[in-house]
Order: sequence, then C-alpha cells, then structure tokens
Amino acid sequence: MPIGRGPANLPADLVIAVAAAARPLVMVWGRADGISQAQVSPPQLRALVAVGQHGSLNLSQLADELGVIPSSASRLCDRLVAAGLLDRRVSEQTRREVVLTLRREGQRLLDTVEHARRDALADVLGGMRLGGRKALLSGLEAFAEVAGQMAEQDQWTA
Amino acid sequence: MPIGRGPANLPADLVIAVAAAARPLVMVWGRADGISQAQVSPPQLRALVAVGQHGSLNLSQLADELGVIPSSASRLCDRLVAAGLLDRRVSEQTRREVVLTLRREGQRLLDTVEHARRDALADVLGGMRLGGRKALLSGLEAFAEVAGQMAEQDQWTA
DNA sequence: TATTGTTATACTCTATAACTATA
DNA sequence: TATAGTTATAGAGTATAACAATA
Repeated sequence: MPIGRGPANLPADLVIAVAAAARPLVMVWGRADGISQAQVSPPQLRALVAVGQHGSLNLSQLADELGVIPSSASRLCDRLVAAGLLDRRVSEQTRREVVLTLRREGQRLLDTVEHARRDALADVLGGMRLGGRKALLSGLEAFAEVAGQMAEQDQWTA
Repeated sequence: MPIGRGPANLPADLVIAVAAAARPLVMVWGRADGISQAQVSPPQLRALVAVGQHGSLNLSQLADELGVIPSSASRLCDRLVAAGLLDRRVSEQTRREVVLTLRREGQRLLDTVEHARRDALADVLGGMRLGGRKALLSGLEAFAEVAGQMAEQDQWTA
C-alpha cells in the first residue's frame, strides 16, 4: 500500500455510492467526444488532447500518455499529420527526437469538443438546484485537489 | 432548444469550473477499465457493460448502445462469443433476432472492473476531508437525478 | 416488402519484431 | 552500446455494400 494513502477507514457504502452516482457525469462528459468523430477517430482525439495539454511532446512521451507503444503512436501521428491537425518536426536539440505540436486546425477541433462538453454539462446543471450545483463544484474541486497531489507524488516515486 | 431545458441563466463561469474540476474524476474513473485490457479490448468491454446493464439485448440494440452499426457489433460479438464471455442464441419469439447475454466469465470480468474502479476512487476519497466527500456525493447524486430525468424525457421524445 | 442479421472488402488502431539514425 | 523513431506484418474494430432469412 502506497505511503500516506489507502482506504483510510472509508465506509464501503460511501465508495459504492460515489461510484454509482458518478456514472451519469462520466457518461455526459464522454458524450461530447462524439462530435469529433466525423473528423478523427477516438484514439486520434486522445492524441490531440495529450499534445494540447502538454504544449509539445516527443513520440515516446505521447505513447506513454496514450498507454500504447511508440510504434503505434508513430502510425497515429502519420494520420494526424496527413490530416493537417498535428505538426511533427525533428528536435533541434537532439536530432533523434521529434517534437509534436498542434496545428491551428487541431487546436480548433479541441476547442469544438470542449465547447460541446460545456454545453452538455450546462444542459444538466441548468436543471439542478443552486445547492446541488454548489455541492457538485466544491466536491469535484476537493477530489481534483487530492487526485492532483497523488499524481505529483507518483511522478516523484516513478 | 428542448422544452424545459437550456442554459437557464447559468453563469458561464460555473460551467467552465465544473468542466475543469470534473476532469480528474473522469480520468480516475476511466483508469479502472485498463485492468481488463489483458482479456478484452476497450470496445469489447463496452459491449459487455452494455449487455450487463440491460440483462439481455438483441444485436441492433447493442449496436445502438455502442454507437456503431449492426455489422460492427456482429463482428464484436463473434470475438466475445469465441472468448467465452458472451452468449448469442436465436430468439424463441422472433427467429430473426438474436439474444445476447453475459456468460459467467463475462460477468466476472465486469465485477473485476467495478472492483478496480471502487479501489481507484477510494484511493482519492481516502485523502479527502469529510466535508468534501459529503459535498461530492450529494452533488453527484443531484447531477445524476437530473441527468436521469432528461434521459427518460429523451426516450419519450425519440 | 420491411426488418434482422451476417459476410466481403477496405481502412484504422494496435503490438511484435526488425530496422535506421543519433548520442 | 543505448536510445528515439520508423517500417513490415498481422490481428482487431469499424463502415459501406451486398446478401440471406424471417415477419
């Protein structure tokens, strides 16, 4: 068990309840990705998101982010470059690495997806009471803070 | 705009904040799916989840649930049946339909994924304060209730 | 004739293995 | 020699189109 973690006397009921209650939010979140499928496949969208979040990545980093091997990531980039969504050029520092960045069209696609995601969330939030919205936001922020701390810790550990 | 919905005077800031705060929860949720990848591909897992949630489905219903065409769903089922996770038999009522149900191994795989999901959530929940956990649960439940109502409404509309 | 499902074909995603180029 | 990336090959996922079987 990782240091400073573990099921710290958590009632099992709470975990089960959160897992059940979170499903609709996850489904609404994921639905927005669908509007990009006319232009790119789901793996291609994930690649664009990964590059967008980091600003730029090399091929191995992208493969790690996607949980695939570099070979697969390379082929994925072939198609994104061909589609004009991604830029792949040789690094000027170390000429055996490549630098992946979003092209304008790629960023535009991510913006479209993010906009659709907000619309989908707003659709539900609009039907909630003020108290529910406040609880949701503060609860998600508390979750995000702890999750972020753990991600940092993992980075140091690994 | 659908009747009784729409961005009902929602501050744009709130929507943006929720969209940003929800991302870590969605990521933690999705991470659990990874443990199934030794046995099945992501699309295969989605198919098992869909069948598991409905108890049984015919091929067209499964295709609808997955957002693919029946042809693709048919091929997907070929492999799940071959893997011993899914049962496909001709309906006794209408002999041109098939009835898809989980086999014991398929249900066991879903249970494993659900368990991993709860572990991943518990890992973060354990690092949160009591107030944060309460807010998260009540907020998610409020979201889920509204999302559920909208899903019902859509079913009648469609 | 309309509905349900399967099969043939082609393209994408992926891993394994073998390769080239750089450090 | 080790690292970064690409290419060849093969199996899985998908859509389009054509088909068979049932209602």
